[in-house]
Parts: sequence; C-alpha cells; structure tokens
Amino acid sequence: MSDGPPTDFSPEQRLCDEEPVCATCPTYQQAEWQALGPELLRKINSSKVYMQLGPGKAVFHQNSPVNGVHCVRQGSIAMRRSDAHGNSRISRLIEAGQTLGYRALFAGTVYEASAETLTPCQVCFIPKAVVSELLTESPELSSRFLQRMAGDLGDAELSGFRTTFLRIRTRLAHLILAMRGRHGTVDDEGNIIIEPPLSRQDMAALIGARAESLSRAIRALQDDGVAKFGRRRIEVHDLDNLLDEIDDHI
Amino acid sequence: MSDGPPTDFSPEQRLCDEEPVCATCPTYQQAEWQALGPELLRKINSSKVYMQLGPGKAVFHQNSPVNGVHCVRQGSIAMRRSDAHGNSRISRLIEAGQTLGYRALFAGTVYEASAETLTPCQVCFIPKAVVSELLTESPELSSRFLQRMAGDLGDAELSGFRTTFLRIRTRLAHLILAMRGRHGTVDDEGNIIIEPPLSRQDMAALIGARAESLSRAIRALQDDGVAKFGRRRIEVHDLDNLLDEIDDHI
DNA sequence: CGCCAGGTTGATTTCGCTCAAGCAATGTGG
DNA sequence: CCACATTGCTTGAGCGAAATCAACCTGGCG
Repeated sequence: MSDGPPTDFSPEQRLCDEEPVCATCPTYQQAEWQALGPELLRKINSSKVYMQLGPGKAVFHQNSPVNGVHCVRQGSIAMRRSDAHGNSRISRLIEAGQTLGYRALFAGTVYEASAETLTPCQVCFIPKAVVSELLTESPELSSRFLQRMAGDLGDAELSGFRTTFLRIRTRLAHLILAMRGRHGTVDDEGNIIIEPPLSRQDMAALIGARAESLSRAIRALQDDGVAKFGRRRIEVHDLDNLLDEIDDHI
Repeated sequence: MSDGPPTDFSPEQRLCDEEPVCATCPTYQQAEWQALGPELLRKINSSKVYMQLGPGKAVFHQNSPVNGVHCVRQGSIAMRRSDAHGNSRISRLIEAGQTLGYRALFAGTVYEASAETLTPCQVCFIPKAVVSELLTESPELSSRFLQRMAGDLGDAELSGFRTTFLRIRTRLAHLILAMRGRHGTVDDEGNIIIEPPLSRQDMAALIGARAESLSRAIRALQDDGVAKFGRRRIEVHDLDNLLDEIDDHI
C-alpha cells in the first residue's frame, strides 16, 4: 500500500516526522472526528497509523478490500475510478481535514475507486473496528458522517447532471470556480490566482473529458480573456467573465 | 403538495383506504426502519401522515424546504433534477420499501431534486423531528442510513462514470438489466419480460439522453435481436445477447 | 545531449443533439 | 360512434461537440 518511504517533502512539510497527535492535528477543527470528545479521540490516536506519501502514490486501490478509513492531515488526494479499457475518471478531490474510504466501509464493499496522492501527503489510517466502535458510542459522529455523505451524494449527482448537459468549456469554468476555494488566492492587483494540484490529464479526468478536448477548452477560455493558464497556475482577472461562462447553467 | 384526492387506483391497490399500521406494512422487512424495535416503530406510526397519490404527482418539489422523509409503501417514484433550460435528468428510481428525501434532510439543504410518482403510490410522511429523535436513540438506524447512502453514492458515481464513457446503446442495456430486478418476470417460454414503470421520455432522462436518441438506440437493439420493445414492455429472449452489449463495459 | 512523459495542435470521424415532420395511441366533445 | 385535438413516440436530415488518430512541441532528467 505505502510504496516505500516518502522522499520528496519540502522542509516545511517535513515538520512532522514523528507520529503526530490527533488532538493537536491542524485539521481537527474540520474533520468529522471533532464530534468526539477528548477521551474518544484518544482511541483514534492510539490506534491510528501515520504515513507520509510522496505525490502520485496510492493510498488504496480500486477493488481491494477495506480495512478502515484514512484521514488527511496534509495534501491533496484524488479518487479515481478506472475500467478495463483504460478509461478513468476522477470522481472527487480530497483535501486536508477530510476523511476518505468511508463509502466503501459503510457499504461493506471493496473500494470502488482508488485514492492517489496529488501532492506530498500526510495521512492517518484508522482501523475499521475502531470506526465501528466509535460510531456506536457517538451518535454525533454518525450524524457527521450522514451529513458528509449527504453532501457527497449531492455533489455526485450534480456532477452527473453537468456532464450530461454542459459542454466541456462550461464544466471547466465550474471546476475553476470550485478550485478557487481550497487552492485560490488573490494577488496584489486583485487577480484571482489558483494553483491546482492537478496535471492537465487529471483535470480532464475530473471533468470527464479527454486531455485533448480539455486543452482546446483551455485555449478557448484563454482566447476569450476569461482566464490565463500556466502549467499549474490559473489566473482570473475578472471573476464576472468566469461567471458569465456559467451563466444560468446550474 | 398532494394534488387533491387520489383517483386512479385499481381495485387491488385500493385495499388500503384506511391509515395503515407500520408494523404490518408489507415493506417493513426491507426498509431502513426495520432497525427499530416495536416501541420505537410506534413513534413513527403515530406521527406519520399517510397519502395516496395518482401517477405523475409530486411527492415534493426541487428547491422546496425539507420537513421530513417519505417512505414508500407501494408504487414507483422518480427523482428528477431540472434546470432553468428545461433539461431534466432522473437520478434514480425509488421502489416500495424505500425511503426518500433523506439526502436533503441530512445535508440540511432544500430538496435538490423533485420526487414524482410514476405509478399510483402509497406513501407515508415522517416528520423531521421524529427522524432526528430516532436517529439519536437508535445507532442501528443511523447505521442503516449510512449503509443506504453509501450504496446510493456508489450508484451515483457509477452512473456518472457510465454517462462519460459508454454510449447510449450500452447505457440502455445497463438500464434494462437493472430494471430486471424489480420489474422483471419470466414467461412460460423462459423469456425475460420487463414492465418498466417509465415512459420513453423518462427512460431517456434516466440514462441521460434525449428521447430521440433513446428511440434510435431502442431500434438498434431491436434490429440486432437483443430485445423486443413494446409500449411499456421489454422482452429479452436471450440474456447473453444483452450481456454481450455490456461486454466488459463495467 | 538525447530521451521521454506530458501537453498542444491539426485532421477526421463518430455520436448524439436539434429541428422538423410524420405517426400512433388516447382522450374529448359533439 | 366519429371528427378532432392532444400527447407521446418514431424517423429523417443536418449540425455541432467531443473523441480519435497522428504529428509535433516542450520541459525535465538521466
């Protein structure tokens, strides 16, 4: 599962070489697990397995059995579903503070997608038995996961709707807007700067398009002055132009 | 919400003119609610609102606020998401024994899709407050809903994957196979007979296609001897032919 | 330096949408 | 019971968006 020791961490990311403690996790505020009081949190803390992964590594593989969930302390992760023909689609991005793998755990199936790190990541594994135990002991935790999955389900259905009715150019505009939240900043001149953790290939897989088609959509948006695209950088000078792309397209 | 008194029930469907009792509900075995013991079930029973709806009626509307969930005692229901351009997509079918509306309830949003009856339906409404109360009292019920939503989320993502990579003809083959479960029988000669509760329009909306495109796909399958299509009837003589359509297309 | 993966661009084809017409089934009022 | 409207389904012609196939860049990296 972990493909050897992690190698490519920058100095600042190397801060946490030792086993971290859940209670001091920088993402504790956002995670589902904040529902737990200090004593239940200690159960996680003592049973978790901490790992650091370089970019492009698998956290788990599609079709393999589920032994627990993973909690992201740092980095970005993509959930990718593939078929026998080499088609692959990224169903969602997972960011620091989020938990992954719970869908398969709750459904009692194998993983239906693989999770792969896009950036260097710090991840904790929490064994299935501990999760089950905590769920029975804390109705609040169940409630959080119900809420979380309800959100995911909404996202998934919305995404399906969009791939059916919107063209690639518009879906790309939606993606840029969505990435603004986690990966966007504003520079001195008021431009929106987004630094996606994704390659072109992966961006394409995320909106359900071929890389060539995405390339053309990017060019089209650029020619129309909606955004400027660098290797892993998107600049939006006027948000209104981007919103016009989306128009009334939900 | 309920558009007047129900009118078009056949004699057998009319069996339950009076308020039914949860404990004797024919679908009690399948529902999430079977997690509840008799005493908690009584809470639902005393607070529920029973309704009969003719076909084509709305159980709830997209964008309207959520006051509880609905439990289907009889009939088939479609969850439809629409946008301002008149595009609409059916995200899933709900059958007797299933609960609907919980996604919006758990997410704390308005309904993101409307629910409309495809056949005459018997539905019970369960108020939000009762659901919340039961969830905190019964970890088992939470667990069932976690399981249920995990399944739905898997379905939604699979469906998204298929609309991206499979052509309409193949998606239709998948739909036929899926409808076999609830709506299929086998006749004396061993043919599979499926009686979908859907119009052509709705079948199209379910696989994410225009009615015209579906019509052509149907003709293609028929010309190739995969299935015979009547108004609301599908005959499959040799299941292998249908499976060949799907081939290794997940 | 040459190699290689990732990205772009161009030419072509395919699939499904749009628009428009025709047709079949059902319902309605005279 | 029939003329007629209505609605849903099918078919055809044309078009547009995106996939496919192929060539060519580009930037790291050994």
